[in-house]
Amino acid sequence: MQSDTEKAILKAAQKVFYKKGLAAARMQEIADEAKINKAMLHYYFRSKQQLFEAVFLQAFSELAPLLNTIFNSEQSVFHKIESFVAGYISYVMEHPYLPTFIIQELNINPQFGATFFSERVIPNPAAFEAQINREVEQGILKPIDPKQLVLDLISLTAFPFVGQELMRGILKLEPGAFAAQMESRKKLIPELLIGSIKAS
Amino acid sequence: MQSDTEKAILKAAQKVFYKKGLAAARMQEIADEAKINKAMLHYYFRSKQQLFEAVFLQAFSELAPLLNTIFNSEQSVFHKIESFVAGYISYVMEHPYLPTFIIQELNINPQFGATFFSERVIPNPAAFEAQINREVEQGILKPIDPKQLVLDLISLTAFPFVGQELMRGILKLEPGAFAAQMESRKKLIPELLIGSIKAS
DNA sequence: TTTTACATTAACCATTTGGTTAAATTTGAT
DNA sequence: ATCAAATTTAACCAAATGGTTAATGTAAAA
Repeated sequence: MQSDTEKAILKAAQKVFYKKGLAAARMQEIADEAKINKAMLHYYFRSKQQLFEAVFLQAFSELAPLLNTIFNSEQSVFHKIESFVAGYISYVMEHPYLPTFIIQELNINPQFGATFFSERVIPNPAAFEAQINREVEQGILKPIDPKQLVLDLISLTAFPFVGQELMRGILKLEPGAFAAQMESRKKLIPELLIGSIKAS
Repeated sequence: MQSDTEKAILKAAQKVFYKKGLAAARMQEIADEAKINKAMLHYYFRSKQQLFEAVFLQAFSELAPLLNTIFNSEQSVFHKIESFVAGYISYVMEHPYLPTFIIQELNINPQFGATFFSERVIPNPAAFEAQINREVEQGILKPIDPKQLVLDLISLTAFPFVGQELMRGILKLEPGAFAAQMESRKKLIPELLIGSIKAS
């Protein structure tokens, strides 16, 4: 069971790490945000690195259920695409720093990422790939590479958030207009993908 | 004209900033990488921030021509899609840290990004949007939102690199297999996009 | 050859940063 | 109420970090 202090620390650490990343985050800022003494951070989590890993693990735990919309459910492929896109966009609009944080820290420290993926149970694409192959044989889908479909799906859905600052700069979109575009994508992305893989 | 030392500094700074980002990069490491005294960094660039901005500007200058494949050229929309995808993937496979670096730093410091975009001439989507509308009227394209097409195009092409560590972890791809998938995408992405916007 | 401007170095500095410690306070069991 | 364990605080510390300075070297102009 977690004490209130521990929860407050995690919440504060999450806020600071999400916004600034591991390297730029300051223990003092996290302590201030949690309204506690800096020594408490070390009392509960020993080091900055361990506090960071707790936050990262929690962030990944929030992402996993979204991915499991694709990988662990009994829906048809078409339905999976629709519910993943809508679910992901809705969730991330409420938690805009989440995917960026995960991708960012994995990039800066690939070694940490490798250890992380090897030591934990993460969403497994095997069942989804089998499902694709099955639906191809059933004549529902054109013959496609399942991994490429997953890449397309996550790219179209996640990238606009991760690259938001760049895309807003290039497309000259205000934050409100950007949100509206993302709302439209809940329909556009499934149309695009389903149209391209549906057997004719 | 740039002195050799200045060039060596920029090259070293690029290497370190690309890999670690602004916050985690160390001036001493850049100096070592450039095989010069740390004081020289300040002699030529005054501060870490200014050195970083020089590197960022240079990085953006490398990205801009790729974007101009879409925004500033006389090709048809279909041709633009094909040449952007192929050009971007080829270039980024040789410079894997480039897009990640830009997106990362824009996210961590949106204020810097806002200033950057407002003060410089960046690729302008207006002409491309006009072209789309023209080809829609000519009956070449279905009616589409040009901004959504740009989002699709850049998402499908750039995200796999930016999210490489995450996607390799999820899809269980070794670096070699990942590169092969990206090579395939030079054909798959244009097929997907052109198929979805071509007037039937 | 002297001078002048630029380039380079080594040593140094103030501040920040993650982390520790020892004492004080609170909590809960006996 | 007493005692022991867990929690919290304030003060402190060593190392690292970005940045400065003063002296030295160097090349070309005068």
